[in-house]
Amino acid sequence: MLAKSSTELVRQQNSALVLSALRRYGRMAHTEISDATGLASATISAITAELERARIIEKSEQQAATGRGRPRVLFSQRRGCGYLITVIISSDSIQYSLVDYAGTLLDRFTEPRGEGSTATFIASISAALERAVSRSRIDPGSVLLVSVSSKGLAHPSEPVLIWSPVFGSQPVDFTKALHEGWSARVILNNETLLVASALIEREARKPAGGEPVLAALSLGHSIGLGIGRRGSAGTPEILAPNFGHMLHIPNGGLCRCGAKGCVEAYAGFYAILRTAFEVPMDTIPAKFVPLAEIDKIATRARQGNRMAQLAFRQAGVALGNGLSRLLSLHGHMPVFITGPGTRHQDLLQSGIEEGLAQTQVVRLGGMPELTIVPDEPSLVFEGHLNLAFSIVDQDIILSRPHLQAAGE
Amino acid sequence: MLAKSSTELVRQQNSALVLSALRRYGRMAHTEISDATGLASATISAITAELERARIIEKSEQQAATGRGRPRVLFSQRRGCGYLITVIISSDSIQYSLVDYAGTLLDRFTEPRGEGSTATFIASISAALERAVSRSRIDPGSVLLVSVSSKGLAHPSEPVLIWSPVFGSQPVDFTKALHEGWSARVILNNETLLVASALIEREARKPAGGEPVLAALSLGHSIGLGIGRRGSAGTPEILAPNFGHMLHIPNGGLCRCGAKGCVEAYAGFYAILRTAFEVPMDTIPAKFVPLAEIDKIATRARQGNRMAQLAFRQAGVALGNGLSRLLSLHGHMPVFITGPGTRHQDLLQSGIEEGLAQTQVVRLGGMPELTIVPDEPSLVFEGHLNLAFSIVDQDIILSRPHLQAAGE
DNA sequence: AAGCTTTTTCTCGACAGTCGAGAAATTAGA
DNA sequence: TCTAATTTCTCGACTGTCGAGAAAAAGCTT
Repeated sequence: MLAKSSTELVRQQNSALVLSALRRYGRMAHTEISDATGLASATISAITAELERARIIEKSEQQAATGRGRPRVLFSQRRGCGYLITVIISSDSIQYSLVDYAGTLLDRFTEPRGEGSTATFIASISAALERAVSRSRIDPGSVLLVSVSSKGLAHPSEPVLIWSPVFGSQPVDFTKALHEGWSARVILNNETLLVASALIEREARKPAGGEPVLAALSLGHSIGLGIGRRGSAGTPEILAPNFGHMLHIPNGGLCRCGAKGCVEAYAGFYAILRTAFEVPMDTIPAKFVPLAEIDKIATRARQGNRMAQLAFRQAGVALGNGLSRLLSLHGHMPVFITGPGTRHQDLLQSGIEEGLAQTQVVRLGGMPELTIVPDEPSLVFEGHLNLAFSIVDQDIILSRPHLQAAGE
Repeated sequence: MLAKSSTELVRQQNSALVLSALRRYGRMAHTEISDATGLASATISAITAELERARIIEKSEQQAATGRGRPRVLFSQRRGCGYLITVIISSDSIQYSLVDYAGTLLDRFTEPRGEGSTATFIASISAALERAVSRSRIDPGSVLLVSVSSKGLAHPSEPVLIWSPVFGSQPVDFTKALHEGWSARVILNNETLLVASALIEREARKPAGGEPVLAALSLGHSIGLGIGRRGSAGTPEILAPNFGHMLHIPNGGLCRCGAKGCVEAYAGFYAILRTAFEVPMDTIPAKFVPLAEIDKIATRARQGNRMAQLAFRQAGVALGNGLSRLLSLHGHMPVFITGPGTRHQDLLQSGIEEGLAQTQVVRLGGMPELTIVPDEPSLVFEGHLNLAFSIVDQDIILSRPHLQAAGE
């Protein structure tokens, strides 16, 4: 059934629009907001007045002197309105970042990721979150959202890790990472989903409009994939399919997940290692392969070593076949490749292209555009901010059913 | 960027909501519409009055005597408001149906599908459309939409067939099927997409809410797949990925599409025939296999013939592997199997399950629910009506920017 | 047959929101 | 000091939804 609409919803939608414009362009004047959103000047007055009363945005101090005329008043998010903590979990460490409502980074620290059960893992995160707020003397109650990312499979709605490289199918529930006094919501997303989110936003900022749909492929110890799409309603739609553990070859090489023949079991770092050293394909793969090890194999491959070359070629074909299946099931789209594996793109490229070439979608639609974007960490952080702030802004607007005209 | 909203859009949205309720439940009273939509009674008065003035809906003659109280006035679509023609293209024939705005079937006829170029094909459709309106003495200008379905790959926005079993990658443009005097829009959708649309609507009508996401798999000479999803906004989102020509086995059996190793090259009727008769896998497959031929092979398989059994098993595994990839890339969802191939589900079942079982998604989420829905033609027609009327209703509302209070 | 009850439809005024036009504010330059 | 330019603010018109209650129209009761 469709949803009903009302005049109040109109205001909500348009308030969200104003906040999102402020996110995208940062610090805007009345008229700029009007131009960017398409709303009438009078409407901007009403909305900004309301948001200002609610102490969500504020008139910024420094106003650019823009020649003659009445000086423009710039609006921006009120920093103290709330805070956001991003938690980026990687295989060997965890990075914490504290960000204020205006999007500026206040604090950042990285901790090694300890061994142990999921309970001790959650406890260490919990402690780090406490540390983050106390170091910056912030009231835990003013943390609006904790945004967590990890490799692996996240529950579609709850912040629960359903499968991860480290804990396997043992679920990890991040709601438990918050002590009392924390009213924040917790969200969990796959790391490559955030990359896709960042890329789709970058594309959206391009003047020409940019690609409205794309895939992000992350190459590393594990293989991640995110799909981003700019929906008709304007809200980007982002998902992280289980690409790395999609079936590549029936009854193929043993994968870390326990299944056989996953893409990752051919294209992940451990798979490259396994093939290069001619270890049997049913061997339980290494928990963690140092990047230097892969670099060594790559060097050998570039020097002409056959098994090393085969290892990368096999990885490339697995990725190419997988991408061809992606295009078959999600339609044609450009692919952005990121992650540490991109350093060896020269060794993977031909395999990827070969793996893609055979299928009907590629024969009809042509080879998809492949773009290398090496700096994955910035993409991940950018994705965190995009997604987190869109949720925070939405929450703030919804939680304030009537920002009444409460006089001074 | 998000979209801006306005009070006028609110009315549009709510008018659409009223029309869609009328579609779903047919012939409703004022209070019923109010209950179904959640809109206030006064709003229903305003909207129905407007739609009635615009001659889109009308108060129906027969009003059910419902005991005491003021008798209810039932609203329904005004039949003469416009017409819809559905064109269902199958491998050997084309079925035309003429439907009025209230959804009642006025005329239906089927024509054999001739040989020849795309031009003569379009010409024959064009002639049949003329015949449909003239037979029922309808002004071609009052045909609002021609909804065409076919197997194969449709262009995402234009009514152009990009690839089809019969014409291959020779594009077929259905806009050319309309003579002058026709102002109708033409839409083209993959046949199994319509099946998915019908199923998602059936699920939506279930009181408990039903599955919000599902896949429809059509087994026949070719393999079709549609995915239906009830989006958060209420509008169902339906897509038809290129499942049949997704890569199953690299460098595998030759497919009708010219590529090698497609799912269809293992699970389509011609593939079953090819394997059962031990024809080499690189043989150009038969253009058309009579259903009776497949039934014969099935009988032999049930009698114990090894090659016949293998043929069905191989088809099952191809489908199972393909579905496992579908679940990997689109998330877990129930699968509804339809089409003529469902008669031999007993021979396919174990292969499908085997093909599904290996992957991580299935190991984590369990075997997806497989439901057999034999009657494909009704599903296709139902899907046509759902999709076509939602477009027609939308068009009608948008084309009437101000249904002004024009007095009598 | 008149009056009562019940149920539905219709109408009115209050309220929320957007928009265009023009007034008010404020600065740079003549 | 005055004027032009530019931005912000304010007002009234318009569109929309909603709740309450009036009006309508039937069956039931006496």
